[in-house]
Amino acid sequence: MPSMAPHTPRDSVGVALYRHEAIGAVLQVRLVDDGAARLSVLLAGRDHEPYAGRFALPSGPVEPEETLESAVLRHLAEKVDVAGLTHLEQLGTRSDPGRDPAQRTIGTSYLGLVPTVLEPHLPERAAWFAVDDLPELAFDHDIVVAQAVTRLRAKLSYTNIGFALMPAEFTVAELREVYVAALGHDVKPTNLERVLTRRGQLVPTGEMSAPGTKGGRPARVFRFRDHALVVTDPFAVLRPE
Amino acid sequence: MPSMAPHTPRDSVGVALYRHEAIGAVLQVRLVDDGAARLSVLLAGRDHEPYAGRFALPSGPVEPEETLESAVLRHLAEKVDVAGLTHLEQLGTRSDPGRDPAQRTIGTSYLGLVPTVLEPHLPERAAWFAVDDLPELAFDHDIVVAQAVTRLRAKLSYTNIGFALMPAEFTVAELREVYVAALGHDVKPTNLERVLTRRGQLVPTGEMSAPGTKGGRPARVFRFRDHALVVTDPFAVLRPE
DNA sequence: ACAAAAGTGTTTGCCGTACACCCATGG
DNA sequence: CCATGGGTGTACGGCAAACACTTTTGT
Repeated sequence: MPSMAPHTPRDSVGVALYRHEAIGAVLQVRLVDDGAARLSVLLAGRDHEPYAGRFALPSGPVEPEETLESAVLRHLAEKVDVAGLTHLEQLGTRSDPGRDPAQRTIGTSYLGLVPTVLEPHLPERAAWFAVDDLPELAFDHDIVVAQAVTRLRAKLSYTNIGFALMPAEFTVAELREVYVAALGHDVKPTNLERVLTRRGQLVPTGEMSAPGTKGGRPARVFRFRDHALVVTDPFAVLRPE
Repeated sequence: MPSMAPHTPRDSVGVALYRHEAIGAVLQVRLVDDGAARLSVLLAGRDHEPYAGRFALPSGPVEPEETLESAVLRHLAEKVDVAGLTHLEQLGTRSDPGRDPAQRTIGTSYLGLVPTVLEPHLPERAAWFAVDDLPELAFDHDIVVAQAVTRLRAKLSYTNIGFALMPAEFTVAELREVYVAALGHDVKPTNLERVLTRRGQLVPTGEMSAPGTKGGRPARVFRFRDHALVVTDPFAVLRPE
């Protein structure tokens, strides 16, 4: 058995014990000052050490009777209306002994998504930041945000995860704006509609949206067929037909 | 602050502490009795409670100065030659309070891969089992194995992860046998070579393999261009050309 | 000559992108 | 009737699967 350093808590049979925190990276496509839509992440300002003054992802410890998922929901609920969360999935677990300079803490991160129109009430010290224009973050939270963005972008290509970024009903133009902001590159509305329709994910409601004040043809209103994650394009190559 | 039940260890400021274990699902394509190749997983028989007598994935606690990755390598080293591991990646973290009936333990699982020809020495209680013919496993390890297989199958389609299942040099026929076993369905050798060549992953060494005793044209010998994971087919739809 | 195994060429179909053109509305 | 924005049709290129045919070996 290894030497029992006094700063390493162990249980009655000598097994090492650790703090475990759940970390939430909540993303939303939001209109920024200049009217452009940007993929943004919810951050909270820290008022105590370590990293006092910096921004961090919402996070906190796991309680004895709960799972990691309920822990992350509980800590997110302090910063944002959790009822607005349309998707939540685990990203990964970070265990570098030095990731929290104050105390060894293992951390499991989650990706959360909020639809674009929602404007949840935020407490004083919480705010949204565009993911490509972040301040210096506490801990290893910059890496967690990067993982969240990478995961979202990948899943926009082969799942129906767009449902979690959109309100219940929308036009192709609105959908396109969200995809452009989330993916970070241009998207042709024609192709967007065709790809999602072919995959059976985009279904027309039959309704039409009213044209703007400057005219233009009224747009069809769509919704996503499913509101839970579905892999629509399993990219399984080498499979017999 | 919640009530401090005596069975929940906490640190000096009242934060709950947990056992944390690393779990390794090591997969290899192996020849089974009837000469067929099967995707198999390394299991170890348990000799103590809980789940005494059942098989389980190699696992064990994290030590204070190490990461989860070094912990899983350390515990795997007791069952298999870790130098043979050609790939290791994190799968996920399981936190159900009841997943270990003896003691609350959070567990992070890893997928490890070993090339098909290697025959690592195993200790007494360890053995390989075909993944589609498993005994009842301890804890939630059946779910972990399923995650490992799903992850491997997905990555065979869009990454070069085949390198981790193969020896340094091989023929297309040998490569095909491994893909058939790992994917669980037939693969045409023509298409396999074409897909991997188009992606730049399969390169001929210039050597030829000797034909078998029953004749046949000698086969070209190939190797994988890279021996670290590369995403070869980012399946990024909706991207401008 | 024949069997066995490997490699090549060709066909078919689908998917995703781009682009030009047509449609519906407000002013 | 023109500007504005939405929708449709079509063409092109690429990729993957299937399959028939050819090549090279051992017996």
